[in-house]
Amino acid sequence: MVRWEPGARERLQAAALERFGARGFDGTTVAEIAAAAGLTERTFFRHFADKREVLFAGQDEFERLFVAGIEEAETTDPVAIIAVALDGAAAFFPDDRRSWSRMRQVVIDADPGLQERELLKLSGLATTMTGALRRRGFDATAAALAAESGVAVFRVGFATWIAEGEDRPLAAILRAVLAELRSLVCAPRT
Amino acid sequence: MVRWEPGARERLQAAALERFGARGFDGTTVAEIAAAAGLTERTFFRHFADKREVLFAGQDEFERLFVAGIEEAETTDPVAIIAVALDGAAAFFPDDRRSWSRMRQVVIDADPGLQERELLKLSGLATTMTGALRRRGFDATAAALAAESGVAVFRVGFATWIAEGEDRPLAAILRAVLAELRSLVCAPRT
DNA sequence: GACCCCGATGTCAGGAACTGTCATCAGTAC
DNA sequence: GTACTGATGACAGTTCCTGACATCGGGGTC
Repeated sequence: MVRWEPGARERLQAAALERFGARGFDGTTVAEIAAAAGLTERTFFRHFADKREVLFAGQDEFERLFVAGIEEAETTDPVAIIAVALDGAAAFFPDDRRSWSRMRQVVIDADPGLQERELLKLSGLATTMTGALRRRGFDATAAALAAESGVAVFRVGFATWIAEGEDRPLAAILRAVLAELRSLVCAPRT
Repeated sequence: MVRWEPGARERLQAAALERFGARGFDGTTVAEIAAAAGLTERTFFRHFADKREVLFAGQDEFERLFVAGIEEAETTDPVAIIAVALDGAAAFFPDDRRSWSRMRQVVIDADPGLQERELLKLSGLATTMTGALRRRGFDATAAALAAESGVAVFRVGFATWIAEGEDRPLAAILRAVLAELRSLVCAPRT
């Protein structure tokens, strides 16, 4: 006989996404989410630092994929290193998660507070990537620029992946966006 | 005979920055700020949408400088357009504001909530720039990439400007960072 | 000059997000 | 069997933020 059902955290996440989708982020109280998961408000805040964070768990692993790509890339060309990192990160979003990612993104795009949190996560990712690049010998400015550019490519590519039908996998889109960045920056058009 | 002292908004901003610097963002209540400005908490929220916003007023003009640069640039090379926009934006931060900017940045860097807000503002800037670039004929992806890259250059350059002594003006730093981005992306290093 | 509206502020009540603290009690270790 | 642990509940309290209504100097209208 268990005293509590296991998986409280997962239940909270599922209940939160469902409610946010139905009534919006602002229209949902933490107490409602907790009740839907059979828990109390206080317990929600033991699992998530604040109301927004319930949508952003598991970002650590995502960061690790980027860093692993940077560390294992067998080249010293920054663009090539970023390409490997993006390839690794794309593995985090297989095609069968596209629909789920879309739902989540709709919720985020509807609320400035959630957008702020997403941006903070991506900024943290850029900082982590900067550190990894510096360990590979880049100076501070170059590392920061490469990291920020990589994140920018990911942002643009991810938005495209979300918006598209079922055409291309994320990895292919990211490669195309990175190529477009290169041609944009390097091929002057008069 | 005036019923209230004028400049309520400015008094609130000054009081807020002073208190945030002294006791931190979290350690300062809105009621304290308002009292220091001779006003009530309710009036604070009539001037600023939330507690953080008091540090981020006047961003509209900043955005306008970027957009004006994009619109008036007499070239179709995206990097050159971004360069003009960055030149315009640098005018917003003359050297005698460096010390003030530094104080403000210390406060922001000490609080994740304020960092979120700053990132949201920069993201809005990127969106605005993307629109201006699209009006100049770039397709959606190219415009977004150029805008994001421009903002990334600004971020890196601004941080350098804040961190440096009194060496170079912001405009010079931004030009150097943009050049470094170009060489980073375009000059493959084996 | 009497009248009236406007706009910035004050006052008050209240909801929702968080936090600190202590109690509860199944499972586990010994 | 006793003590400890760890997830949860209960509850009070602070702060952020909002809605509703009152106040009253200034400026316009007649």
